[in-house]
Amino acid sequence: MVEATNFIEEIINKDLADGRVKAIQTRHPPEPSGYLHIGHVRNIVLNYGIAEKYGGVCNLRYDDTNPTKESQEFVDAIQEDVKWLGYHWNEIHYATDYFQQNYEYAVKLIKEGKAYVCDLSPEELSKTRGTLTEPGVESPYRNRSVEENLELFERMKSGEFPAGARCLRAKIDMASPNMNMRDPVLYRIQYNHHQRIGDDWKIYPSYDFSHPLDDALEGVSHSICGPEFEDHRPLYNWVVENCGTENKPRQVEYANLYIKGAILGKRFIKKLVQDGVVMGFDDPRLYSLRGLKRRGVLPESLKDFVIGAGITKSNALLEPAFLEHFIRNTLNKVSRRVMAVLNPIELEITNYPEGKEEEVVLEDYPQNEEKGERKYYFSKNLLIEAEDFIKEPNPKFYRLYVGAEVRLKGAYIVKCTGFETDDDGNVVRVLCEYLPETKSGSDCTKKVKGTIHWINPNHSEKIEVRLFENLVDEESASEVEGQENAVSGYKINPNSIVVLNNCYIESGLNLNFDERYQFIRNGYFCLDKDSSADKKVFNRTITLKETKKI
RNA sequence: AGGGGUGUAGCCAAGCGGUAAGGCACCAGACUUUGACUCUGGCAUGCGUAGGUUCAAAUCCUGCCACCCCUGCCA
Repeated sequence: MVEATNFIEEIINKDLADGRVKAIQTRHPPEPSGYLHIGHVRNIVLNYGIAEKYGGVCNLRYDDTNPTKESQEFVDAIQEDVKWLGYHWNEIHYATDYFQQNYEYAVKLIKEGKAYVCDLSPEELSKTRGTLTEPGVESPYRNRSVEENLELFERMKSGEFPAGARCLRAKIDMASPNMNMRDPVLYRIQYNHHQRIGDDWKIYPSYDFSHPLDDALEGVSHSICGPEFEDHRPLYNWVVENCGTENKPRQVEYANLYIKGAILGKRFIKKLVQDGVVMGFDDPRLYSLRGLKRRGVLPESLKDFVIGAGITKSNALLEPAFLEHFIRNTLNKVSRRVMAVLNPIELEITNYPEGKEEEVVLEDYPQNEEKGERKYYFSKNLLIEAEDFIKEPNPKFYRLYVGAEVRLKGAYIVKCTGFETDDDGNVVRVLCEYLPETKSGSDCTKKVKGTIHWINPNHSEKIEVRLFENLVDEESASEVEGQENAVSGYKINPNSIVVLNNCYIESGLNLNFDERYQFIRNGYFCLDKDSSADKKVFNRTITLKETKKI
């Protein structure tokens, strides 16, 4: 017996205990109509994860029954993204694989008088469906003979009627309080070219007909889906029962997970891309999986995030800080520590010999057992971060001001003795004296509150750094400062990308795309795809957690 | 004659008749060659609300309220 960690697993355990099912099988059923985003991760983790946990399999099955919204581009992208997340499907199927079988079951329903061809137009059908509080009225075509239905359905299939002229409906109950049971459409006429099956079929099954059937045919034991399908479960069961499939899958619904301010939903992301508001589906400001990946987020964080949020039936609106926690948590363990200055000012060690260079040792991965180390070079003239110095002394500020002592990471403790400004009063150079007995690694016992990073300009490489803010939707925009431009129905922060191009990183690091870097005190970064041999571009994933920052 | 689902702290979330786990955030402190990480302590007399049953209720019952989903030939 597998220990259940959420209500879905409890249901599964019960089904196993009751002998209702012998083995667990799930399916991941995306419609190839867009790129995957963080909102899809919960469904992916659940379907692949549960199959794995119970020693079953999970198939990837594209719900490709609507060619007007789908394309091969999305089919390919979804597979890449699932792989990136680290999941493996057992087999790949397409809803279109089952079209022949779907059709045969439809004929069976017709023969049993459980489905009929309806000649009502979409508008008429909508009118006769009734409302939330009033029952619908039965179609005048509801009681056609089996022979006539069979003939008409056959003619629909062979393309004799224009799209929308007729449809196949289940004969259930026009007075049902559940709208889905008011003689739902099982098949519609559809002439659009399909990315996979071309123009072979003129009739397309609806989701409500094909999904339960495909689940049953494939051997799915538990069909895990979103909350919007809860009302469809009676219909799902109706199809399974009346088609009489041997396997009787059970649909289980969980609730959605949202992030405060996040723009989710395939069609919204698509619009931002189409309108040119963002660079593409992999824009780092998006919550698309590719955007997150380009931003430097690791898939492990995303899985931890959805598991950490829990699996429930109540919709969750999570704070971005909750996601960020898991991103940091993963990155902290694997990121290589390097020194870099994003907004440099000079630091002169006044009592250090001109021209001298001294080797220091820095750790690459302080969190790892194999820490790794590299050499770097200390000298008289260095670069430090502008924000590591303030003009006015402040006992709560642990870094540099005149009179303060800090450690230069991996090197010496220095004492600040003065500073120089330009004509506008901006600090351009900080003056310090180093304390020769305090070299890192020596048995120096002197302790200081602050440690800052530094760069030796003679051993540095110039880089470009991009700082990203997530895009937020209009509703949340009022809570975010600087929301000015209304584009695509969203208010976009004009500072959603800040490009810094006077940044310096240690040279000789052998940078690569797979590695994550922690720029000490500046957060986590990764190399962007725009990088070239002579121009290294870094994207900031997320900042370090800095409480009580002065 | 509407139906279905959900309400536990600022945000998530355990709990399934025996006296409110945990995580995020936040606050205080320790440690620190990253103000990171790590560690310690704090953080709901209260479980949408009003009644009822019970020795005992977040858990059971009844009424009410709020929010989400459903009137595509989308999924």
